[in-house]
Amino acid sequence: MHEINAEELLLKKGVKPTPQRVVITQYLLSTHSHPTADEILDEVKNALPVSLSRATVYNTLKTLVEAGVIQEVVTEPGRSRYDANVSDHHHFVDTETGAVFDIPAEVITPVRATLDERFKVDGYKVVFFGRRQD
Amino acid sequence: MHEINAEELLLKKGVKPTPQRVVITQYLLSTHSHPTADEILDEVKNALPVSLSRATVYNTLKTLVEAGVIQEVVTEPGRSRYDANVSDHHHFVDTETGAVFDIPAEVITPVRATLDERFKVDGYKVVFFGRRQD
DNA sequence: TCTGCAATTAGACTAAGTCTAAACTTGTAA
DNA sequence: TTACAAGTTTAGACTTAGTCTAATTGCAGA
Ligand SMILES: [Mn+2]
Ligand SMILES: [Mn+2]
Ligand SMILES: [Zn+2]
Ligand SMILES: [Zn+2]
Repeated sequence: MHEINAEELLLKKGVKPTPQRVVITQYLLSTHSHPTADEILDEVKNALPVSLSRATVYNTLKTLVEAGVIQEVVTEPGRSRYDANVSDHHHFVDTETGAVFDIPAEVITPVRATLDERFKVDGYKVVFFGRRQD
Repeated sequence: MHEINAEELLLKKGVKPTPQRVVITQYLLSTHSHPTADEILDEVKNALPVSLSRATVYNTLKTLVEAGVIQEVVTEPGRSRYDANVSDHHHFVDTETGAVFDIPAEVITPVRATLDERFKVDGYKVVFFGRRQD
């Protein structure tokens, strides 16, 4: 089992690994829950030694997205979620709980679209919705 | 060419056709631009005889979504867009301008997913992203 | 050690959306 | 025709997610 090191990851992506950036990255690497900025602030502030302001959480998330360390995921109106899984994947949203699950690109059929030639498609995202049992 | 009547549509869907609801519905039927609540308020307030408050715009949009007259579309963080096209369709987002275009379900290949049996899928939405030329 | 820039901070601010309590509208019954 | 009830609209207060600002802190290089 290979353990991912947040600090090494930041260095590899060209982001200076400050303590705040490291703990936010560690937290995102440790969970599959697609947390919101507010959930990240609560978790990291309460569990870790470094002080952390709201502005730093938002600054850091923007920096990490721009560097390709994490991605922003929008599954519901009103707030963004963040995801350290930057592999090619899609999402399943439980419509009762709002929980978000990863769906690897390999387990779905590729989407082919016959569009007007003026549409230059760079990519696509699929969001499945339904219930996840248990 | 068949012209859709907002008032008849509301009656058919069981929504009392008040003047405010009618003009909002008319505006949404008249555009393909997937406007935000604020854009709807600006358009309808300036161009139409009836007075209109922000609360009514939000109340009406919620009522129309619940009745199946329109749908809410989330393509970007921070705000919802509204769509009188309730046929089965997906969206293309121009990543430069933010413009949203309809993609009928028939022009894409159906998405088949091989998922853990605990996922009970009710449906899915595809968002394409790229540039739309001209 | 000094210096300068990047990063962090608290809190003011903005924007999208919700809530509340009062006023208005409409239908129905006395 | 008036009275009432239920549903709708309203202005504006409020909440929440996110941004901005100006001051402070941390740190790498000279
Ligand atoms: Mn994951
Ligand atoms: Mn359309
Ligand atoms: Zn994910
Ligand atoms: Zn649409």
